[in-house]
Amino acid sequence: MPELPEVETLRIALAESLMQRRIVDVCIYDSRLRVPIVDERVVPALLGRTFHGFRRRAKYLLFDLSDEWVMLLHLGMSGHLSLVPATEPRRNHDHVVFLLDDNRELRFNDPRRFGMLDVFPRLEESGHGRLCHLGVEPFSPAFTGEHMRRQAAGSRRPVKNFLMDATKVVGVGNIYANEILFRARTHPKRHAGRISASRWESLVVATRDVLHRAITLGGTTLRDFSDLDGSRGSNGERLQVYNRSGYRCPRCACEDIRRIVMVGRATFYCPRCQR
DNA sequence: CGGGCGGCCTGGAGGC
DNA sequence: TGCCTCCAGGCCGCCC
Repeated sequence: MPELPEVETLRIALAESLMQRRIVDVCIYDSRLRVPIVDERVVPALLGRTFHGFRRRAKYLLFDLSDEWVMLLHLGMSGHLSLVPATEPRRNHDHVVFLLDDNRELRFNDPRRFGMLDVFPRLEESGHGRLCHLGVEPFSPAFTGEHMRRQAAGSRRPVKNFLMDATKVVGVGNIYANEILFRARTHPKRHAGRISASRWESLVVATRDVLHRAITLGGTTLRDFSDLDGSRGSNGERLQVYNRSGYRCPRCACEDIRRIVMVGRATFYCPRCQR
């Protein structure tokens, strides 16, 4: 569930609470993730190190540590980060617990185990296997209608799949793809290669608007997502189409939101507004 | 070789 | 009320 706005919400909270904190202990209670945690690499790289910065690339969090080490974390579907007093009882599915020098703990909990956690020296970042194939960031100047039009040239893929393709633009998952297409009045099945330059411009603007608004609202909490302190994001209440099949379209108010399945994923749109 | 799709997972929801 | 099935979906790797 965490897409770009949820990961960015966590990044902001981490930067506000953990800057210059030192890791005094690391406990890996369960290394079974989509990519198993390599304890003997991760623990020595983290022990005693200090947090110097918190970055995000796509849906990955990058923790900059002292001595030019970087910790890479992906929340997968169900990954949670929480910052709690060390006395707080541990929970089921806590995978990694970082004890900090202020007697608090940063905990990574992931019931479905789709997440990943790794470390590497900063020098190796650009060549990192998980990061090197990623497309442009939605808030970078490189994300333009022209960029998307060129990427899509000749493609018959549905535009929704295209928006969710992290080699083209990163950070857009299923929830926000639906919202972006609604905002840009674009049918999810329209062929990417047949979208006009001006519509790509609209889609780029819609992508930035939808993601930016979600970040300012602390992300979308449908069931799982919560911030470092456990608080919920309020963007879920602002969703226009996602999970709203059968409800009236909030724009035209005369058609019901429809639900179809594309590449195995729930897709919501207004048949009147989105052509 | 672009791109569709299965597999990885568990908890919660809904049906009977 | 309890059990079963289905669904949620990011991402990688397989395969057409």
